Amino acid sequence: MEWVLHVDLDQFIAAVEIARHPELRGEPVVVGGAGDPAQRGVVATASYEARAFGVHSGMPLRTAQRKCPDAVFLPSDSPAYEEVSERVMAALRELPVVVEVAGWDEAFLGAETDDPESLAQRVRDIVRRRCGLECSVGIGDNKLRAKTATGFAKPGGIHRLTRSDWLPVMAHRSPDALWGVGSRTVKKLAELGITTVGELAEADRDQLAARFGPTMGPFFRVLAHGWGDREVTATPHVAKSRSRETTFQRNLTERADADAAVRELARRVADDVIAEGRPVARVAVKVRFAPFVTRTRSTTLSEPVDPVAGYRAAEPGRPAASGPAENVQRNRVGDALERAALTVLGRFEFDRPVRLLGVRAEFAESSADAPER
DNA sequence: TCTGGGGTCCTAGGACCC
DNA sequence: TCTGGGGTCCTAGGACCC
Repeated sequence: MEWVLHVDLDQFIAAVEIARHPELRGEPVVVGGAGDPAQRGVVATASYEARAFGVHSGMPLRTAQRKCPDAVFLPSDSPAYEEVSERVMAALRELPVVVEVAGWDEAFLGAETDDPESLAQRVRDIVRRRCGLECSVGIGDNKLRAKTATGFAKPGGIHRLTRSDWLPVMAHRSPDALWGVGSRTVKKLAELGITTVGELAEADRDQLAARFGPTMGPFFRVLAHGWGDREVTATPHVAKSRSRETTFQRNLTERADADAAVRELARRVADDVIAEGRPVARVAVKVRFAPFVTRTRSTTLSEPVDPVAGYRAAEPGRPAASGPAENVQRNRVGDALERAALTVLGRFEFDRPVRLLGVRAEFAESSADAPER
């Protein structure tokens, strides 16, 4: 029989840090930002020891320190996590399964088996043996149920959730137990008198469509039933956009400082775009004003800027070169993104201090994923 | 709770064209 | 001068996830 397994690494980022600093095992460890609770930043991951003090992801580092003054604070080191993540995915691919990467620390596995629990145990064993990490495994008859099951498996366990036990297990829970329903939607649902997954499953389609739109409304009801996609694909994910953003340690008040920051962000995005080797069609700028009001403006380029135009020699997987031609290319893309970003920035009114600036490049739709005509 | 950084998808209004 | 309805593109914002 066809099963979907969802693998989720336990306290992934903290676990990677503990693996390379073994003396931290058993200590409350908090990873995030620059690793300095006196600076602006939030918790990326807290070890279970730190969670016992009420520290959780997304919490400001300052708050985390107040709740757990003895915690060890470490900076977030994404290249290190990416590398470990790739080793985990490689280990999973050794098993007789289709592996769909769903983030740094999670993956869906598609498998034909009569004993999914044994397979899940093999998953846990191989991840521990190859990478020294613990993980939890959810088993389901589709992705939503497998993903939800993982929540019941944590930490370090295995749990199965299927059509037959979905409603008994889920019906009494708040709708934000569903993957794709957050606090905003919970509030709006409550206004309609819907406060549980069970009530959402029985809700009127038209009423949901009227409140949430023709796609999202009915989709929430489908979620509540645990219905969903069961297709697991190994096709690599193709990014639709690349962005860079910074929260300043101290809010900017000078327009010239904002210009300089946006220039730098645009250059960094340009480097990412060159590495991607695909044409950019739109450029967006994000501004977060004090206290926390976020605005985005964007522009469609008169013509997409293509990093590989005139560089037909570029082959997929070819290491980045650094000769004169590459510098010309770097400048050309960087200049174009910088110009567009500054123009967009110029459309904002700067009447309040700025705490964050961001630049995003959106890739042109490739012919492969353009809608059928 | 003075709230990071990197993404994705959906909605809705206005412009513009036929 | 006023009146349609439909389709598509552009832009801004909302919501959610890891």
